[in-house]
Amino acid sequence: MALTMRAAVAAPRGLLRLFCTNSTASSPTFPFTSTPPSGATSTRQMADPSTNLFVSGLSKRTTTENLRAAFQKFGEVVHARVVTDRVSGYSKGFGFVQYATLEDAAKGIEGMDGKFLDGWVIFAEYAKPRPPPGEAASNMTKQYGRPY
DNA sequence: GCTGAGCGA
Repeated sequence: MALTMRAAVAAPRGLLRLFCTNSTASSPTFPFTSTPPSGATSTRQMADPSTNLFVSGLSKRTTTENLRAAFQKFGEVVHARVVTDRVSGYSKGFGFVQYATLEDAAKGIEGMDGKFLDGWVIFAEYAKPRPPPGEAASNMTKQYGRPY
């Protein structure tokens, strides 16, 4: 039942795998039955391992405290932030959570991905690395993209 | 006060 609800709710990038569960072609009458080059059905759910977690599917009224409290139960959360709009001031519906270690981040994903928060199904995934400032590095030396 | 896919001050 849980897998059905994940497919119903908007999924980030792993949604495509749910629709492509059929391996061997059952209708050889189609000209598009060309055998795929790879054929591997694994190693697709894990992105680049990092302590930064991208949490999406958050409720509009979910705050940073709720996000941190929800992920802190699975590991030590170093930093948590719910992205809010600068103009309206309301949350955009997604946030970022950074764990102390990679294993805590993995446990956080396995523990909070596809779970309910504020009545909405949230999705935990590794966040993409942010571009460095390049110049003026004397202001903020630490960046959440590359903790190591 | 809020739209509901997507990546931040």
